[in-house]
Amino acid sequence: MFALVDCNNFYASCERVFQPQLKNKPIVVLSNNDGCVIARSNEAKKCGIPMGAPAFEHKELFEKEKIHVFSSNYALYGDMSSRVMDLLTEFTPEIEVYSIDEAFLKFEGFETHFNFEDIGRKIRHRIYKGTGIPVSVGFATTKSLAKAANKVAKKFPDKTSHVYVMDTDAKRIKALKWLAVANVWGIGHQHAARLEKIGVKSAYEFTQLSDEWVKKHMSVVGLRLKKELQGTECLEMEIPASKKDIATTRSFDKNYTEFDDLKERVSTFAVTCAEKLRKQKSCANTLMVFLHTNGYRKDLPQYARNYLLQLPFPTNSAIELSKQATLALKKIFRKGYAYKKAGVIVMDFSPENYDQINLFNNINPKHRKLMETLDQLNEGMGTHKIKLASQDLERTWKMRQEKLSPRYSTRIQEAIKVKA
DNA sequence: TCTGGGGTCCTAGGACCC
DNA sequence: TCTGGGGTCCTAGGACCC
Repeated sequence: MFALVDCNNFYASCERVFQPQLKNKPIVVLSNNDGCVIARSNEAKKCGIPMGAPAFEHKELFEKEKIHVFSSNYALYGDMSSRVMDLLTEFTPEIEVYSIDEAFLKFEGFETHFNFEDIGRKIRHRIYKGTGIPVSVGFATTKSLAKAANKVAKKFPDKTSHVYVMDTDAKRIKALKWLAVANVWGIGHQHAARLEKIGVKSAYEFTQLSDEWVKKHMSVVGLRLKKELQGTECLEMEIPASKKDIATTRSFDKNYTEFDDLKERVSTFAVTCAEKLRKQKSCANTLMVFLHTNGYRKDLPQYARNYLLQLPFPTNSAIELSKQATLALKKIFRKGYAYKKAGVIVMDFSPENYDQINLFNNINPKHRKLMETLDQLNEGMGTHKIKLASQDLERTWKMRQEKLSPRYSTRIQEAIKVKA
């Protein structure tokens, strides 16, 4: 049996934990730069705020409905997430953290001895008591079905109390007939549109298509999904692997036109990539820089380029990556455009302590010590106290975060105060 | 005025090999 | 007019996820 445990409206719930007076009040959480709505409490959903809605278009609705608006606070959500995941390991050693707010659990050999309804209720209770976050739990015999079961648990709280066990074929079929094909895990916009065109509306109807059709139009990924929905296990629990790509990209709060401004941004992104690389003890062999103008501004000239370069040797040095990223930026920067977004992506990793034989170039051994020291200092002092000269010109760049909540759970100065 | 960020997997087609 | 067969590796692009 697989369980999918999913935190309800996770970011909104995290904010509510520390402001319990917001219980039953509508809450939304915005993306970086306070751009779009990326999380909504149930009450906010009822007010008709769509997922991904640009904040500026809904300002009036926010006011009218007295919606509590938050900038995203990833320090808080990340910490709350690891608390939730820690508690989940009490129920089974087999856990796959699938995203910041979801995990698969596997229960093997328990089938005849355990009452999964009961386990589900215990999980909910434990997580709520331990973190204040409400979760929904779906049980089924494959991961894809567990995802579907979770949707049932979430959609019918009155009937399920947020726990649904899909343990018979009758329940499976009933759930799949209810589940719209567009809401199936693994079916996105494109496939949903194609399926609806041929008259397939429910997940159940999808499972009735021929293997050949599914394979032809949706590749083996679609075929695996079909089997999974029929109850044949095709997707295993995954062990966390090191990342294969690492990206640091941002939209800017305003348009940038000058090379030096872009250079400062790109250099900083490279430094962050280097830090992420060191955290997983990898070195990158390839680096890409991209930049583009604001695609929504049809009135302005548009420009978008990326530049991919092979690094002279595998590295996770902030100095080297910053230097190479600046070189790449020089190749694609054109004057006369208003840039809105840029990013650095590093790829093609090798292990940190694997010294490739390279006759002419290799990492400057001084960088290694320097990076270690940098990591230690930044860890002790809070992020990014120590920077490269190329990062700070005259100005410090800021994200727009007008509604940021405190980092209650990770900064002692920002912890919640309880009156005696 | 304002519209997020960071990942994974699969396939088709081209280049190249013997 | 006709011009083999069977591989591998790489890349770009498309699809998906949260």
